[in-house]
Amino acid sequence: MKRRAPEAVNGKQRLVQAALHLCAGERSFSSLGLREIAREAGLNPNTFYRHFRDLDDLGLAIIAEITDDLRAALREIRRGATDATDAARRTVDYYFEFVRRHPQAFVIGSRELHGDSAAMRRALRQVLADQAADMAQDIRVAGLAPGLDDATLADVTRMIVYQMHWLTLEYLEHPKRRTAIAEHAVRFIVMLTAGALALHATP
Amino acid sequence: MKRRAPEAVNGKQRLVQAALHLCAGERSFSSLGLREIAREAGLNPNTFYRHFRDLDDLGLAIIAEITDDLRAALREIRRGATDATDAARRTVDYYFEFVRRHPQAFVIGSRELHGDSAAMRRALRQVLADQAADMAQDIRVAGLAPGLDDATLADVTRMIVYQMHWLTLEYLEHPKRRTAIAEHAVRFIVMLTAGALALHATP
DNA sequence: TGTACATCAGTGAACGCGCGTTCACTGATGTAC
DNA sequence: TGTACATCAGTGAACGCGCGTTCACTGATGTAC
Repeated sequence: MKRRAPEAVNGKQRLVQAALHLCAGERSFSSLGLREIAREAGLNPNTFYRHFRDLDDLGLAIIAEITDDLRAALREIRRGATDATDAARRTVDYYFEFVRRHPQAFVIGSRELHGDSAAMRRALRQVLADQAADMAQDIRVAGLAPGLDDATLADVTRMIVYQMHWLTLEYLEHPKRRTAIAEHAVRFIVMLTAGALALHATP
Repeated sequence: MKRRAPEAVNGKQRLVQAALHLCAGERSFSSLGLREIAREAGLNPNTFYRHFRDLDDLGLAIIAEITDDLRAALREIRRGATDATDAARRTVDYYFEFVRRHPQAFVIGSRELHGDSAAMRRALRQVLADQAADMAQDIRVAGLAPGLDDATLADVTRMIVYQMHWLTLEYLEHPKRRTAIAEHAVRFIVMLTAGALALHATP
């Protein structure tokens, strides 16, 4: 295949897809090999270097491709919420729908958060930190947690984001329990904010 | 060193120590090689096979060595608590002290929870499930969460255990923030139980 | 409209390396008689 | 108390393999004139 056939997609996309596909099962991204990905993509190992500097480069590209979309969409959703429970339910529903649309990317993200690549770890932690900060700001702006001081709010959103990381993996691994997991997520958020308000609200 | 020198520790222990040492930094256990561990232990690669079937076997041994002790100690601690906040504080304090005593084992455990080895993943998830079940039972027996139904209690303890997994990694990675992280953990537990009681308690 | 040239995605062969694993061997310790 | 033997942790050489990376090359597309 030396011709740039019109039906053959971009080699770069094929490498990305191959990596996603290989991680769909139980493999972690950092256990993948360059040759392995190229093989899966039906390309010569060398071709990898035409598109990415190394495996970290590919991993970061996968993360970047998704996070911006998700971030913007979640903010949009939350801005329209009327109360805390409503915001929680709508955010969780939308989030899991997004997860369902990009299962492989999320499974990679969740696993690499504590994985071997320092570059990917750093990038993913930043993603979570951003999500927590967004959430805190949206809650503040929409007045969903009246009387909660900034420090507690930051605490709470961090805890929520951490918990969602776990639930995302469970969600992906147990398709049959998805409804239950989504409900569990909403319950968690509601419980935690209720507890925070009960203990820390200034009247 | 062909003699079984009295000062030379058990080769098995040396291999375990070598693996722990190699994971002390940013490496994950599943990225270690058999030869690498043997090299670190100052042993011939072959000697590995005298003690372990493969790398999973070693990993599971490390997990098993610690979890039983921790589990028993935590139960003991909780049984003596007088109220929920007291139980939370004492459990968290003791837990983090335990983490400080075995930092490498915990860092391995926390990373391999979503790591490459299916065997280690399974074992570690069982550890967390056991911890959550223990906690629920202890809370029930000590009457620390009166009026909370079993399902909600199970939910709450699961969430706590998940959250502690994260906080353990942060605790190990940021020695300077340890006091703050321990307080954060207590706050989390108190908030969550307060929220659960506020929403679900049967009068 | 043609032509010359740069660019760029792809190929295939080759490299040196570290890996997991197997083999046959060694020598110290524990045990039966 | 001695001796023969089994066990067991260790050694060192060798294997085949897949890896990441480099090199020189190809041929299609885009662009300047």
